Amino acid sequence: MTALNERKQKILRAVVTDYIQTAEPVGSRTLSRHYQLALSAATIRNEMADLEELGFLKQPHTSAGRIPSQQGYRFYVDSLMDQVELTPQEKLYLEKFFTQLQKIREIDQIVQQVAKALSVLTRYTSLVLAPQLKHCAFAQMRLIPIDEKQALVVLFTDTGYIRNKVIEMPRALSADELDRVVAYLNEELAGQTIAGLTAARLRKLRPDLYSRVDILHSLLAMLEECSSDGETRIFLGGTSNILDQPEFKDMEKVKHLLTLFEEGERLTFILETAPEGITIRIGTENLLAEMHDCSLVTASYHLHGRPLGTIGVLGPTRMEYARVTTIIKEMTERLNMLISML
Amino acid sequence: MTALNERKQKILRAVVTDYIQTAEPVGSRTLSRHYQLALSAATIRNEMADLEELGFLKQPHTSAGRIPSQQGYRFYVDSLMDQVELTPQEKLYLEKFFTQLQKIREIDQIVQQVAKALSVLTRYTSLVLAPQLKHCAFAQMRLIPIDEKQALVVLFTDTGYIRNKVIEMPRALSADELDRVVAYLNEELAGQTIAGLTAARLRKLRPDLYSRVDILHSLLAMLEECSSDGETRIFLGGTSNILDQPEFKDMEKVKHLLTLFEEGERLTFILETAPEGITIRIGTENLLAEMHDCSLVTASYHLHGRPLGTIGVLGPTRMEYARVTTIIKEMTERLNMLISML
DNA sequence: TTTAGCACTCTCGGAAGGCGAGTGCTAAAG
DNA sequence: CTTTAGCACTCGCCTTCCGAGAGTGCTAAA
Repeated sequence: MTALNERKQKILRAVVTDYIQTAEPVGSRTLSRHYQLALSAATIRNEMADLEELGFLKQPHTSAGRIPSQQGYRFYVDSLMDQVELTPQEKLYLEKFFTQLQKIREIDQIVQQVAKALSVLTRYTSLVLAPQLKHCAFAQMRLIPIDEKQALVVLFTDTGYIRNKVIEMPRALSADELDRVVAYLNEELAGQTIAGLTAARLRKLRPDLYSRVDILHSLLAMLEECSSDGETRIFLGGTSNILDQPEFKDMEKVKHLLTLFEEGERLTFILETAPEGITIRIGTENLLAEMHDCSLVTASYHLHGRPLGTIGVLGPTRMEYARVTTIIKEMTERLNMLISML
Repeated sequence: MTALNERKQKILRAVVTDYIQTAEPVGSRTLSRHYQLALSAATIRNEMADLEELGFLKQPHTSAGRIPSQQGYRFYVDSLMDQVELTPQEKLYLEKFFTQLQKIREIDQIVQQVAKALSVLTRYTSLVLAPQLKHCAFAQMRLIPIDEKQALVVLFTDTGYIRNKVIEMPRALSADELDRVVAYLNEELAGQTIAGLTAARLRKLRPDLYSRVDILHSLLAMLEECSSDGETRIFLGGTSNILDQPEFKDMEKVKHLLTLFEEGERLTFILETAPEGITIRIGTENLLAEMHDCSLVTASYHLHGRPLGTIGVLGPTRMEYARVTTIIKEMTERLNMLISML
């Protein structure tokens, strides 16, 4: 595409950097003074006019400074952004945080804490998708009779998730019978992903277990329920942080975002559709209209090389991309480590 | 205390009613026109001056209309407020809502849905405290060995709560031994509230179970952990609704509230300390400074006559108390019913 | 005791005008 | 040909300044 000569790139980088810090349109004067460009304001003005024509910058109104356009941010993120290091304070915070976290065994709680830490560190809003049951693989189930009519099914996944449901038992069954049914299912289903546990199962299982088909039905229904579980598996942190951003002094925008924050499914969708690894979505690159002047940085976390979920940071398009990226990278790395230790 | 004559009461009621609707200071003119007081503006003016002196009304500034003071709201709520009925739409909504809800078995999910419905109906923010483990009574526990070193403990409460935790087993124990320990604990602890399961236990149990004291330790530690479980057992609904209130056009206030909303423990505290039955806390009657210009209407919901948790609605002091109270009453009633059917 | 009339107060909204930051253009310098 | 200095111009923002409108308190009459 359009190749920017080195000088234009330097100027663009300076504009983006400055605007990210100040949130104010940046003028040629400011650039020539505060950045080592060795150019006069006039020259910079000309270059900026070019950059605007090329679509990397824009003016809020005539005779104001320039601010980066979406395309400008994109170029910055792709080509101009330097890597930053964690500050000593951030390192310290992370260190302490993960030390604390080791005590917690439940993945959902861990992930919730991660959301919080992420928002504290970045000072933006964080979104964290907990591991989804349906993407995990079936490991085994156990059945605990409660009384004549009900039993508790405990489901274990390969990722260490444990989930229980009460099911109704259509009729009293002996412990032996139950054990056999469960053992059979455990054998048949081991390794299958939860999402795959649907109608396809029924066909296979009927033939040789006719007498127990009713209890099987209950169990399969329960599994299917798990596979389509609409539970909110998303955690937010620092939602109030968006109010610190000058771009959200407009109540309407805030309202739209806050409303979005209450819609678990749509948020989940956003994080689910993020590809593996680190992704940065800027402005209208986000699918949801409410996020059209936001940017979202996401990364997936893994167990045994398989993606479990996603963590993300949401801020204005004028986001400190470099800093956020570094923090997210570090966070996923440590989270992966933590999870792999069970 | 100060007895208000009937006329003053009528006027106060009119002021509160009008201000609740319009959010604008109400003047003598408006009152004489829109309310059947059969009094001239001048007379009303005099009475309003009295009411102000008595502390029930206040003026935002000289020569503006009057608005209710906190004391004014308090008097209104205690003595002046008429009962309102649910609108047909509200009834319909509730009907549908609870029909849907019957399908859900897990109390936490139910309660989360209630929070949502409550915010939709009231158009304020809702807070709902889920049943707290520690207030429930121990019913029984089951232990499922996972491998040599770990076992899953499943805890049942009398309220139908089911909670599981993985514990480390200090050494391999035979199934028989485990069964006996668990059976023993089940007998000893049945009916005790989870909150009571602390150090007091240890004394009783040591003597006759010396050989298994290590596994006992693990189990007791696990129970104790449950009793002090800091998990977020609170659900919010309609947080973005506060932005619709003109009193929250000030970003600072909103920010304080949103930040508070992220602090589960403090919110939990607020709801925990609410007495049984319906309570209305106005302005500074709320313990948290962030809520000093909010009002909170709460009610507790029950199972078998025992309070399980609390539901609440948070809005500006200029809240539609009558409407909210009716909705909350109806909601708790139906929720009680739903829960009692398991 | 109630009411009409009146002068007074205070907020809010819009208009006017000055300030400052920044631009684009032109012409000179390198 | 590129860079730079100078300059006129534009435009948003802030302050100030009314005028309108709503509402009050007081006084005097019904």
